[in-house]
Amino acid sequence: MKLSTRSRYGTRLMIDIARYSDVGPVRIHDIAKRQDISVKYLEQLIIPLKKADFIKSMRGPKGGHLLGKPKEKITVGGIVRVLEKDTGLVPCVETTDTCDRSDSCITRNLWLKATDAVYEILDSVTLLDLIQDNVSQRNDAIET
Amino acid sequence: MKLSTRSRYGTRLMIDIARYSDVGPVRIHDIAKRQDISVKYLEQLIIPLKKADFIKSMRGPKGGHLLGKPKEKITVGGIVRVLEKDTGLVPCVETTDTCDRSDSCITRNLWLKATDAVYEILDSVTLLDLIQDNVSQRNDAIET
DNA sequence: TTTTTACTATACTAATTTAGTATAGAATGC
DNA sequence: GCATTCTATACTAAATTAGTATAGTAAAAA
Repeated sequence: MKLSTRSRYGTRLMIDIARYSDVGPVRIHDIAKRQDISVKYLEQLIIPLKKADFIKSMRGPKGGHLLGKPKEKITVGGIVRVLEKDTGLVPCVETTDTCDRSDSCITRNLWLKATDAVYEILDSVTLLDLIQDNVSQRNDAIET
Repeated sequence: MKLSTRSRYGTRLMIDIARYSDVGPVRIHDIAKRQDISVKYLEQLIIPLKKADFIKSMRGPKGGHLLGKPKEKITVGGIVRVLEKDTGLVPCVETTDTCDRSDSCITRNLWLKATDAVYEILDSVTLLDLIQDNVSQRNDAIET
């Protein structure tokens, strides 16, 4: 039940922009070097993140990428939902038409709950939390 | 972040045995027909489930498969952990040596919490719960 | 003790998915 | 107008998943 590298690299990409965009647009080239991810692969991740308004880009010299909204409004759950192909633990979380057996229906509710539990955690953490490194505090708060 | 068919078919396999083994060993052939999964694929899933003592088998005529322990002692979380290759959402949940970047470390704690949340749900549901179809009740109890 | 039934073990293969690359193009600012 | 930087589309190789084939081994019943 692994997350794809898209979600993991994408989160690092967003953290990098959040960190370095205060002084101006961040170039893909620099992100690639810092995060050790190929420029081409990053470009591929940026497209859907722009469509979701998580990133704003500027072309030309001095161009680069900025956050599309404030750090505290972008959650990891949001990033994962944009980049992950299968956002649920099972296909029938998204579409009901894959499930035509009664036995699957017994377990469907369970897979759904487990999927929800993941996003309950991921939606509670913003880019601001991550760059301030106060994730553990927030998660402790959730558990109680 | 999809679960493999191993986990999903495996859960259905276990439910099937739990349901039909009261009168005696359940034959793979019959499970395959009821669950619409190939005999050969089921055989492959049974091997690790036997090693984990979730299944007990008897050869020869009148042979077949039984539960290795009581219905209420076998959880979906247990089944998934046995059958899933990647039991965590990210590689660095299981082994720490994949993570050599500081940025991954920032997020690692988060992926870990999300993984835990999944198993908190899955470990709380037993085969008995599933065949009695009282999953929703139990999960409601967890949420409060 | 032979036959039949049913599980066991290993190896292989095809399809899909993932991760990553290449090529060509379009906009912007100096 | 030219260097810079992002944008778009298409392609490819590696890994994984899902499933199949072949050749056994054990055990119970007749």
